[in-house]
Amino acid sequence: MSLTNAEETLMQILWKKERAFMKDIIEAYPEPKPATTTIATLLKRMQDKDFVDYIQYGRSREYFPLVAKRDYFSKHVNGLIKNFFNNSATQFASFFTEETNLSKKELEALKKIINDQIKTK
Amino acid sequence: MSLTNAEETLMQILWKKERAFMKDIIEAYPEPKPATTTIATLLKRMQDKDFVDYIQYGRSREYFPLVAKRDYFSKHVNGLIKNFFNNSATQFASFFTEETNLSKKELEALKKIINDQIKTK
DNA sequence: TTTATTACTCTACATTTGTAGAATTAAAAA
DNA sequence: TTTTTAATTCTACAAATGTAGAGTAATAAA
Repeated sequence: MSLTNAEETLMQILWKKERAFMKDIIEAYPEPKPATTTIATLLKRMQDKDFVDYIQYGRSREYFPLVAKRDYFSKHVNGLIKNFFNNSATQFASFFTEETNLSKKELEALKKIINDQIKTK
Repeated sequence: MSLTNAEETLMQILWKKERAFMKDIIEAYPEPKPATTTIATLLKRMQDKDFVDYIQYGRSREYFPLVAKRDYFSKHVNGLIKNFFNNSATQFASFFTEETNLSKKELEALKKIINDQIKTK
């Protein structure tokens, strides 16, 4: 199962903080801050989905992500590739470089990355 | 506004077919096929969102997408980049090449694309 | 022309999602 | 120790989403 928008927003906070108590989470939200019960509900749902767990410290909990951002994201991208480019990563890559308007500098950097990748094959 | 999952699935069909009558759409679905009223509802919602329009031919309609797959997808990717890589396309690209397990051949192809891109800058 | 078929609109309804109040509890502050 | 505050759970509820039946109209087939 996957995260809803509200859950994903919360997840971003957890990924950034690595672990956080309720108050840290609320603090991380911009105004208007959500009610703490709202966050509690989301956290519970995310626990049910096995995206989050916590350690009990005294009376409150330190929450942390069970899923690495990288992995979560990877599934995302692969889904996109599957859906929009009938599974061709190259097609996607080509689209990507054309579309995202990278600067010359960025393109050079990317080229370097690719070169390194090629060497490992 | 953006498409829901069910709508996006339908949209994929329209993108592929470019335009289609109700029966073509239903046909494109795998078993178990949705009820035609289900599709009608989705189409109407998509019209409200300005994602789809149609031409009336006699008593039925030929539907077509108002939004190019490319554009729709572009927003998607840019959203991902914004959300997961604090807006750094390079960071995303790097992640992408590492994660998607491209073959040497694909990497070479990608490198070529990038080279061409660089030349135009 | 009568009948069957198809597409469309309206309405409905269960589920999921976003959001939060009320009640409870425990810890922290006074 | 009494009071305040913060975190949690329960419950609720409106809006969005997925899905489709009933009714209607128009066309195609008989």
